[in-house]
Amino acid sequence: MFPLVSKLKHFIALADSDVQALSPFMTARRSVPSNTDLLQEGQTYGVAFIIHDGWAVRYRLLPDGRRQIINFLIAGDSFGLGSIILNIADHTVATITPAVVSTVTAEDLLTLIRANPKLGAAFLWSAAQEEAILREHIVSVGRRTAYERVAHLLLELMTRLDMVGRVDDRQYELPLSQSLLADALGLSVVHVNRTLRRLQNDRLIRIDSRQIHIADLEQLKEIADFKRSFLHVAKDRRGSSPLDRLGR
Amino acid sequence: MFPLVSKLKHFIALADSDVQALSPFMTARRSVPSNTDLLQEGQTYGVAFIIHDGWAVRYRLLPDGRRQIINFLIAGDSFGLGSIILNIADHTVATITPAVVSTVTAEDLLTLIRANPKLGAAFLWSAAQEEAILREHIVSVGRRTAYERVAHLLLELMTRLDMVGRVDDRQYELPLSQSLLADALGLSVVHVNRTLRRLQNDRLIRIDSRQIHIADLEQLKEIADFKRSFLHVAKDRRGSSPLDRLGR
DNA sequence: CGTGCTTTTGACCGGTCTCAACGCATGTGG
DNA sequence: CCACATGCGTTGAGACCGGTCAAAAGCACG
Repeated sequence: MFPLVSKLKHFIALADSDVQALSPFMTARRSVPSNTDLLQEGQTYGVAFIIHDGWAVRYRLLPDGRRQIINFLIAGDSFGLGSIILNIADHTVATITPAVVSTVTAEDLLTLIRANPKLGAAFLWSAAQEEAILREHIVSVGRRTAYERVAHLLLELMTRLDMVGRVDDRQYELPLSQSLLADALGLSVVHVNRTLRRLQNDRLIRIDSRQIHIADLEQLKEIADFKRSFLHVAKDRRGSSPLDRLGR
Repeated sequence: MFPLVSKLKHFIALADSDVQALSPFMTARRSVPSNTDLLQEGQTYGVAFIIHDGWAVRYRLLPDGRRQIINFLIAGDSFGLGSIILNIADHTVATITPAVVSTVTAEDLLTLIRANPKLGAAFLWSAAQEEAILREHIVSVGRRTAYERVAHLLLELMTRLDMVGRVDDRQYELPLSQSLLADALGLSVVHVNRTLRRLQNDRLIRIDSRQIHIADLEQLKEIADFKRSFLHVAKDRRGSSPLDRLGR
C-alpha cells in the first residue's frame, strides 16, 4: 500500500473510492537525488508535494550559517500546502536521501477533496498531527535536556515510521547524520555524538549502520516523557469526531 | 472593529456580507478572569475559542514541573480547532490576563464557511500564519541566543498586535511576567531578567510599567534576524494566491 | 587510494542555570 | 493602619550542561 494511504487510514476510515481517487497522484512519481531542494525560502509555488519514499528536511538558515531543522519528512508526508496558501515559502525543504515524490496543484487538490470529503477530513487530521509535532518539538528544544531530546525524537520517528509500515520489532532505518540530528535538536554535533553514545551505554537503544533498535522502550518513553497520544494515531480510537461528518 | 475581523482583513479582502456573517460570534461574549484554563490537556472539546480581548498562553508541562509555552494568544486569535479535529487536547490553554472570549461549535463553523467561502480562505490563511509562528519559534529556541530570542519575540508580538491595532508608535502593552517570557523562550527567569536589562542598556528597547517601546527597530530586527514576511501579512501583497478562488 | 564527509574523543571554555538573598509593590485580614 | 504574606523584579556567586576547537580514525566513493 502507498505510504500516504497507509498514513491517512490511521486517521479515518477510507472507502475504496477514496483510495481510487488518490491513485492518480500516487502513480505520477518522480525520483529526485539526495540533497535536492524541493522548496526554497523566498520562492513562490503553486504545488504541494507528496513524499512516497526517502527522507527530507524542512529547515531555516540564520544569516551566519546556523541552521535549524523544523522537522523531518518521511514517506507518506506531504508539504507545500502552506506555501500554496501563503504564496511564498518562508523556509526550505530538501531531500536528504534519494527520494520519490509527486506534486499536486492546488486546483487538483481542491477538486479531489470536493469529490471525496473523507479525504479532506483525513488531510485535516494529518495537518493537525503535523502541528502537534511542531508543538512537541518546541517543548523538546525549549525544556528538555539533550538526553531527553534525543530519546523523544527517536520515539517520535519510530511512531511515524510505524504508521507507514517501516518499523519492524522496534527497529527502523534512520538515515540521519549526527549533524542533521544536531540541527534538529538545537545541539552541537559533538554533543549529539556523546548523547547517542550514552543512550547506547545505558542499553536503551542500539545503533548499527543506520539501523536503530529501541532496546528498552518503556524506560525510553519514561525519560522522554513521550506520549504517543500527541501524534493522535486513531488506531485505537473509539469515539467519533465532529469532523467525521465531513466525510459523510 | 473586532480584532478578529481586523486580523482576517490582513489576509484577504472581506465583503461586508462576510463581516456580517461573523458578527453573531463576535457578540456572544464571555468574560473570564486571569489564570483560567480554557482548554486542558487530556480533555475532549467540541468547540473552538475566539479571543476578543486579553492574553492567553498555550503550554505543556513536563512531569517534573518544567513548563514550555508554545505560543501566546492575543486579541483576534482563535484556537481549539485542532482539538475539534483531534478530539483530545494535547496541551493546555489558559488566560494570563482577564479576557473576553466566545466559543464556536464545529457545526456553526462549518456552516459559516460553507456560506462564506472567503471566510474559509481567511481562516486557512490565519492557520498558516500560526504554523509559521510555531516554526519560527522552533528556530528561536533551537538556534538563537537569549539576546536574539528575546528580541525576536518582542518584534513578533509587535507585528501581531499591530494587526489588531494595539500598537502605537512602536509601543505596546506587554502584560507578561519575566517568568512567562522565560517559559516561552526556554530560558530561566534570571537570565531573561539580565537579557531584558541588557537590551535596555543597549538602548534597543524601553520598558516602563508593562509598556514596551521599541527604541531602535532596525538594529533589533538585525539582531533577531526578524523577517516580517514570515508572518505573511498581506497588506502589501499584489499577486493573487490560488486559494483566492476559494473565496470566489 | 585520495578526498571528503562522518564519527569519535579530549581539553577547555562560556552561556545559561541554580541557589540565595533582597527590595518593592500589592493585597488581606485583624 | 499595621503585620504579614505573596508575587515579581533584581543582583551576586558559583556550578554545569553543552559549546568550541582540534585532531584522528573510519568509511564511502570516484
